[in-house]
Amino acid sequence: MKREERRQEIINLLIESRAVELDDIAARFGVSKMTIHRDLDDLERAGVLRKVRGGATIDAGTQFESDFRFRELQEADVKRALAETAAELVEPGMTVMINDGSMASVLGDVLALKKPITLITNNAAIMERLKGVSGVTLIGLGGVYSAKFNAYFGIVTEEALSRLRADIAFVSAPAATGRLAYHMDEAVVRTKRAMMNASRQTCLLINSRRFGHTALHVLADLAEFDTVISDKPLPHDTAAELGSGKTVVTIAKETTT
Amino acid sequence: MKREERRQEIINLLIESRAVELDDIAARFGVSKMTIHRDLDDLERAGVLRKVRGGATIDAGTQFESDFRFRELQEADVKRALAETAAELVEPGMTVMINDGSMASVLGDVLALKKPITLITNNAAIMERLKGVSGVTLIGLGGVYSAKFNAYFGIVTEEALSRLRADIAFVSAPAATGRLAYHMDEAVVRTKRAMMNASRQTCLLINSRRFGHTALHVLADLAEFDTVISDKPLPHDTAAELGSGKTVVTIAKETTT
DNA sequence: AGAATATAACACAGATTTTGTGATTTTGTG
DNA sequence: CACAAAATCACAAAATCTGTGTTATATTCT
Repeated sequence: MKREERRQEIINLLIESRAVELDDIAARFGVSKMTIHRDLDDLERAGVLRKVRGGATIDAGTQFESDFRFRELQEADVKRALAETAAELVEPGMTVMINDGSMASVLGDVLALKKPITLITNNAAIMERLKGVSGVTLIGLGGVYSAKFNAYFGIVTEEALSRLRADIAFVSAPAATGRLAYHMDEAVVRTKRAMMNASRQTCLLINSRRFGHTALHVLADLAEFDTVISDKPLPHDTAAELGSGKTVVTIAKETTT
Repeated sequence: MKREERRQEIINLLIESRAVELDDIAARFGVSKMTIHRDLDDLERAGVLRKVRGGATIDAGTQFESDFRFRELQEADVKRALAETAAELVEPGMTVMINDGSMASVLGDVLALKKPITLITNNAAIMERLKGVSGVTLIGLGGVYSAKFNAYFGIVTEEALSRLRADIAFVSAPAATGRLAYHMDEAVVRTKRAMMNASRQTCLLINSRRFGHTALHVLADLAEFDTVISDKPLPHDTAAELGSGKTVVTIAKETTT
C-alpha cells in the first residue's frame, strides 16, 4: 500500500467515524507513528482534517466538508462519468462556459480533447490546467479569488459574463430537492446564473447523492435547463415534476477505464 | 553544479555570444557531450534556443526572446532588486495593480509580505502563486489567455479595469528610448494603460539594459509616471529630459541575499 | 512531576532522475 | 560517394529524491 492510498483510507475512516486515533491507524496500516504523524500533518495543511492530541478529527458540516480540496478527493469516478457524458453535447469549435467546482474541472480536462474549442470559466483549476494548451482558447473570468471555491467571483466576474456569449453553459450544484437546485453561497449563485443567461443552451451536472438536500439559496429550477445529467435516475418526485417539460435528463454510465 | 544551474549558465552564455559550441560547453562544465545534447534538446523544446550542428544559437529579436519561459530565467537578481525597491512604495492595506511579465511576478511575491493587501492583476503567474495566501485579497482580471505573455488580455480585461481603482499601479516595459517606453504588442499596451488610468499613482519598473531599444507601440511617456525604478542610472538623454518634471527616479541597489 | 504524545534530526532502503559509455545512425564535406 | 564529425539510441552506473523508521528531545496533559 502506497502513501496516497493510505492517506485516502485515512480520509475515508474519518468520514465514517468523525475521528481517528493515531496509534490505531499506525497499527492498522502497519507503519510507524511517525509516518502517520506526517500523513496527518500534510492532510491538515491541505485543509482536509484537524489534528488533535492522539489523532485527528474532521468536522463534517463545517468548513472542511465544503472545502474544495476535500471534495476534490471524493468520488472521482462519478465525476468522470458525468464529464464524459456532458462532453457529448460539445462539438469542436464551440464556445463553452464552465463554472466553479471540482466536478467542473474534470469536465475541463475532458473538453480539452474536443479541440479546437473556446472555454470560458471562473474556475482556477481549469485555468491552470488548460492555459497554453494548443487548440484551447481560454477566456478567464476575472473577479475576487475565493479560496473556498478555488474560483473567481463578484462584480468583475458578472460584468465579464454580461459581455460574453457561449453556445452552452455547464453548471453544477451541491444540492437539489424537488425541482429546485440550491447553493449555499450567494456570489456563486449569481455567477452560475450569469453563465446560464449568457449561453444559448444550459446543462446541469449533479451527483445523484446531492438530491434530497437543500441549501440557503435557490440556484435554479431544474426545468430551466435544457439538459440535466446525473449518475443515477432522478428521485421520483423530481422526475415526475420534470416529465412534461422540455428538459432532457441523461443518466451517465460509468465508463470502464 | 546541478542540472538546472548548468542550463541557466548555458542560456547566459547564449545571451552573451549568440551561439555556443557543444564541445566547448561540455568541457567547461566537465560533463559529457551526451549530457549537453540532452540539455540543448530540452531547452530547444522549451523554446529557448535552436540547436544547430555542433552547438546551439539564440535568435535575439525573434520570438524566442519574447517568450515568457525564456525571460523568466533571466536576471533574477535585477528583478529581485527592482521588486524590493518597488515594495517600499506600498504599505499594508493598499490596493495594488500589477501587470504581466516575469518582473511583475517577482514583485507579486515580494508584495505578498505586506499583508493585508489587495492585488489586482492579469498575470497568471501571480494568480497561481498568491491565490489562497491569507492576507492577500486577489482580484484576477479576466480575458483571453495569452501563452506568449502568460497573462490575460482583451476587452474583458480592459472592461474589468474600467470598474476598478487602485492606489498604485506597477507597470513594466521591455524597451525605452529617450523619454518613451515601448512594447511590441498592442493588447498588452492597452492593458498596461488601462491599469495606469485606474490607479492614483503609477510606477514604471524597467531593467536598465532595456534602454536604447524600441518596439512597435509606444507604451507611455516616462514623465507620465510618478516613479521610475531601474537598476542603474538612466541614460543621460533620458535623465535630462525627465529632470524638470515631477517624476521621481529611483535606482534599486542589489540586496545581498 | 511523570506519563503520554509530538516534534526534530539523522539514517537508510528503494525509487527515480541524471549522467556516461559505446554502438549505431545521420549529416556535412571534399 | 566515401569518410569523418556529429547526433542519436540503448542501456548501465551514479547521483539524487522520497518515504520511512529510529532515536533523541521537547511539549502537553493530568
